[in-house]
Formats: sequence, C-alpha cells, structure tokens
Amino acid sequence: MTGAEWPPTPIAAVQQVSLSEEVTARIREGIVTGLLRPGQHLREADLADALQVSRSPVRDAFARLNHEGLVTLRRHRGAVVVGMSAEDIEDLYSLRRSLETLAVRLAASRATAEDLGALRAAAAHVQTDSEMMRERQFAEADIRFHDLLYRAAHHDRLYACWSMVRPNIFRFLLTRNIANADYKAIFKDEHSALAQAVADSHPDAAIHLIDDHLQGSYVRLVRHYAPQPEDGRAPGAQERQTPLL
Amino acid sequence: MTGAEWPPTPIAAVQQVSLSEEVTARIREGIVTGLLRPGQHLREADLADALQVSRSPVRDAFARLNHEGLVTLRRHRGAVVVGMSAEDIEDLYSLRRSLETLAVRLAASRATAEDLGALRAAAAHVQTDSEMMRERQFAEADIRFHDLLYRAAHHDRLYACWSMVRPNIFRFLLTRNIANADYKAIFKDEHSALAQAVADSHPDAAIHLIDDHLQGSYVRLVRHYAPQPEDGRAPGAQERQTPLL
DNA sequence: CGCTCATATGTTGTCGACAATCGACCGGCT
DNA sequence: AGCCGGTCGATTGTCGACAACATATGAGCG
Repeated sequence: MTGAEWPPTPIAAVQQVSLSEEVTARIREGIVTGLLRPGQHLREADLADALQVSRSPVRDAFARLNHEGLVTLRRHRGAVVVGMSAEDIEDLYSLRRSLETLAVRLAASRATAEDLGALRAAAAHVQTDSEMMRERQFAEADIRFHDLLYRAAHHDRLYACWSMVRPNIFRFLLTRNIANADYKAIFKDEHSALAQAVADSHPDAAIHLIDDHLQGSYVRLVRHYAPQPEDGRAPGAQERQTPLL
Repeated sequence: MTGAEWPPTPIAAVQQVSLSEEVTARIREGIVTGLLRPGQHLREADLADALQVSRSPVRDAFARLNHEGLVTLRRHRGAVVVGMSAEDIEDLYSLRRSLETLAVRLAASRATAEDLGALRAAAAHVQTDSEMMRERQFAEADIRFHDLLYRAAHHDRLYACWSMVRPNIFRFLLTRNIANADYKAIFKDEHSALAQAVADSHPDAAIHLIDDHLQGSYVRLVRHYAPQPEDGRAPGAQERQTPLL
C-alpha cells in the first residue's frame, strides 16, 4: 500500500501546469512534428507573440529544450532548431542502450505491483487497437511503455537522463514512418516479453531483451534514414516560410 | 589539424560567462561546500540580495541546480537543498557506471591526440604534487580527469548526462574526506592505466578498468558514510542560522 | 475542546521595459 | 581592390513591479 492512490477510482489529479511548461510543450510539439524545421532560428519575441505570453516563459522553454537537445542556444543569438543526422541517431541509441539497460535491471528488482500492472497495460494497449492506430498514437504508446519502464526503476536521476533523450526518440519515431503492421507486432511482442521478464525479476533476461529490442529499433531507424530526403538543416534562405506555430 | 588552436602559445579564450552562470556557480559552490545545508530553504529574493543581482539570474540558477539534482523545486514553494543519503550514493554510482562505461568505450575509438594528451596530463598532474594537495584540489583534479574522459568520447548528450551527475560526485568527494595518501596513489595509478588503455584503443580493457575504478570509489565512499554524523536534512528549526553566502 | 472556514502573509510566476551585446553594413585607408 | 575600423539595427540578458498561488494564522461554530 503506497498510500498515493485514492480514491480507488483513478481520478487524475488536475495537474497545475506552469505556463512555462505549457509553452515548452507547444514548442517541443512544433519541433518534433516538423513544423519548426531544423536550422530555423527561433526568436523569443516572435514565439511570445504567437503564443500570447510574455518572453519569460518562452525563455524558460528555450532553456529546457536546450537541455533536451532539440535546440541549440548561443549567447545573444537565440535558439536554433537542431537537425537530425545519422550521428545523432547513433549517439542517441548508444546512450539509450546504456540508460535503458540500467533501467530494466533496476526495474527487475524495484518494480512494484502497480508498476508491473501499468507496464502490462501499456504493452497490451498496443495490442487492443493495433490496427486502427495512427503513427502518432503508436509513437506515443511506444514512448509511454518505455517511460513506464524507467519509472519502474525508481531512479530519479536516471529518469532525468531519459527525459533528455525521450523527445528525440519521439521525434525520430514521428519523422520516420515506423508504424506499419510488422513493427506493431514486433513491438507488442517484445514489450510484452520485456514486461514479463521484469515482472519475473529476471534482470539478465530483461537486459537481453531490451538490448535486442533497442538494437532492432535502431536498425529499423537507420534503414528508414537513407530514403528520407533532405533532412539536414535548411540552406538558410527559405527558413522563415512556415508560420511559427 | 583542427584549426582551433592558434597561436601555438595557448592563450585561453576569455570566457564570457553569463550572470546566470556566475550565480549558478556561486550557489553550487555553497551547496557542495556545505555552506548551504541540506534541507535549507533558498529564497530567490534573499539570494538575489546576497549576490547583488536581480531575481532573474537566481531563478535561472535554481532551474539549473534542479536539473543537477542539488535542489528540489516545488511550485510556488521555492528551492530546497537536497540531502545526500546512502540511496543517493548508490543511485549516483549505478548511473555513473552506466554512463562512464559508454564514455570510455567511445573514447577508446574516438579520442584525438589532444584528448589523449590532456588525459595523460591530468593523470600526471595528480602525481606531480601529490603530497601537497589539499582535499579540494584533489577532488577537482579527480573530477577534471573524468571530465576529460567524457569529453574524449565526443558525445554531447552523454556529456550532458555527466554534467548532471558531476556536481553530486564533486559534493561527495568534498564532504567525505577522500584525500589521503593511499587514495591519491590509487587514483593516480588507476587514472594512468585508464588513460593508457584509452590511448591504446583497448575498449574492453578500459571498460574493465573504469568498472573497477568506480567500484572502488563507491566502496570507499560508503565506508566513509557511516562515521559521518548527522548528514540528513536538518530538523528544520535551525535552518536559517548560517548566513546565505 | 476540536474542526472548518475565512483571512492574512509571504513567496513565486509572469510581465513589460531598459540596456548590453552581437552581427552586418558602410565608409575610409593602405 | 582588399582590409580595417566605426556605426547601426536587431536580439538577447537583466531588471523591478504586479499578480497569482500556497501556506500559516485566527475567528467562528459544533
């Protein structure tokens, strides 16, 4: 009994999101969906105008997105949306493998009953309406499962590291069309097996599974990378064509 | 030829530090040295007054220190200096092992000649005036070596993760009196061997060395933890006795 | 006497404005 | 013609003030 879940009917606590977090989410959304293109210069005043807020929350959002690696922040020169190169995918996944290996090992010993239930539910949720899911929902479901995996590790700093990686993975999942039927089946099976290994407290098995899972995910991502045309940073002349948000 | 080092005489570029970074460094210094005690409530206005700046840089600093895990930030309730529990040490070192294992593996293949030179110099620097070094300098030298190790990996996001861990390790090194002659010799030997393995491009050997090195460091830290009296968060009544900075 | 509700206080979140700084453009000199 | 220095516009970094929120305090009631 953790004492945190009451009443039994899971009424989600109204999350009092700060305006900064809201702005951060909006801009992040714009970046991961591709509305804000790589190489595009983001001006605080413009974003503040577009979002009807002051520059302070926008400034705060830039700092957070910088920590997440979605924008680069140069002194007195503002924020620039970073591009996604093959090296980025490689770095992201090498880091993710290190982090997630630790996560599943810890989860295998620290996960509570609630954690395991949430994990199984997330893995099953992909199964239930697997056919009708659009790319966006599929990417969200995938991210959600791995997020629960990290949460089950009960390691705040590890989760903070994952929070830096997560938006980038989400961005990859959205831009590469990763959501076809084969992948869905693969993900469902692997997620379920992973949840089972964690539930059974078999860290070695779980580590092996997450390693294969991430390796496969990485391979599929780089396979989809080559046909992707013109993903580097824009030439610079046509940066301001798209509206800001 | 990287083209970044000229003239041959290494004139350090004057680093234009933002006021926010300066404030961040000051407060971080106060926390790691123990001037700002665990559990102490930090008010933006007080810090701003003490440092003769506005609240904006202090606010920015709080956000950074929150990312580093040195303070916790609660909505409308400000920042609180976090304590150092045995679980923190365990979590920090489990995370550090994952990160640094990846770092040395990458460094073994990506390190440039300059990286290796800096690594060897840092390892040797501990050797040269090993006897006269005070705890503070020793801790700085240790951190500096590992920092160079991460830099040699040329993995920005990995380095960002290390930047979150680093201040905490530094804090541990300062509060546990880790700087006696034996430890110095151990660190010198292990750092040198590590630098050599990286220089020889032997990732497996380097991984093994870093694993042992961190394991030994962890054991020494927890050994010094027990005799440490009253390190948890203060009872709350005597929080404001010490001056702010 | 204990509990609930309204008030009060202090702190943070947000805002608009000023000033410092950076990059670009232009004129003058070698 | 090429290079250097000065000036200008644009953008960010910092500031002080206001408003919103959370907690603490005290009165009223059962």
